[in-house]
Amino acid sequence: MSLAPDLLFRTLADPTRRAIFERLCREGEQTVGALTVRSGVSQPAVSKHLGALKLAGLVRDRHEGRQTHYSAQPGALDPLLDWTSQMTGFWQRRLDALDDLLKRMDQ
Amino acid sequence: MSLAPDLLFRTLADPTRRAIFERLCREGEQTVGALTVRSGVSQPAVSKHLGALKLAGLVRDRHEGRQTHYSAQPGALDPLLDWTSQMTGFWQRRLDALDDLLKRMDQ
DNA sequence: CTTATCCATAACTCCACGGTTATGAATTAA
DNA sequence: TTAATTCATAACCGTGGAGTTATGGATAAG
Repeated sequence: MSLAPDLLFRTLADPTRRAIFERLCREGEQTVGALTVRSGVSQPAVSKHLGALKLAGLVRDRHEGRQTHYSAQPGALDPLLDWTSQMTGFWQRRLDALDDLLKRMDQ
Repeated sequence: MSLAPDLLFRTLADPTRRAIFERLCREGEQTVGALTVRSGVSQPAVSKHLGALKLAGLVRDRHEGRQTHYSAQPGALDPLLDWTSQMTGFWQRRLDALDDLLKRMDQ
């Protein structure tokens, strides 16, 4: 099994952290200060969440003077898509097999 | 925002639980006893994971005598697909807008 | 009827982690 | 140079939750 989905699921499981990632996807690049406003948590908390998101490859950071700009990296979501379609794929394949079996028994 | 992704992410964040769900997708319906074997954890732990998966709508249970059969319900993954494509969608739309802007400035 | 099997629940322990405040490094403004 | 701003890190706390063992209810087997 691949390790990528694990880190992604763990990272996106926290609502606050996922909300930060959503904001970056919707509104584009943001500084830490901008993200802290209306995040509901303190600035250090936001910094830690951004660190976790970066570790999972979900965001990139760009330093400019004393502020750090973060932006979403939605390509990192690909393993999530892969995993999901694999799961539904397995299920579908089994369903098809059952369907096939029933047809054989029917005739 | 919808609440569905939150429960799904939280439920699938645990590796043991996700492995159980994966087995159900790959191999189809299983009893608790069968799932406990090679799960690496005790039977009560497996039961609790199955309860969490059921709460998230990811599995169904079927009682037959003294054993309970569980099966995957992959349709429950749909909100996950929706969320993911929304995120990449937002990002893509912003990229398109930027592209558009650049074209205007270019001419 | 008695015993064994299957599963769920209860009660408990432990720790990963999300939150906080405090602080300092780096940069900008006065 | 001094003061203010921005962010990251350290240190700490509290809690949710994943694991365990113990137990009991329900069903099947002897």
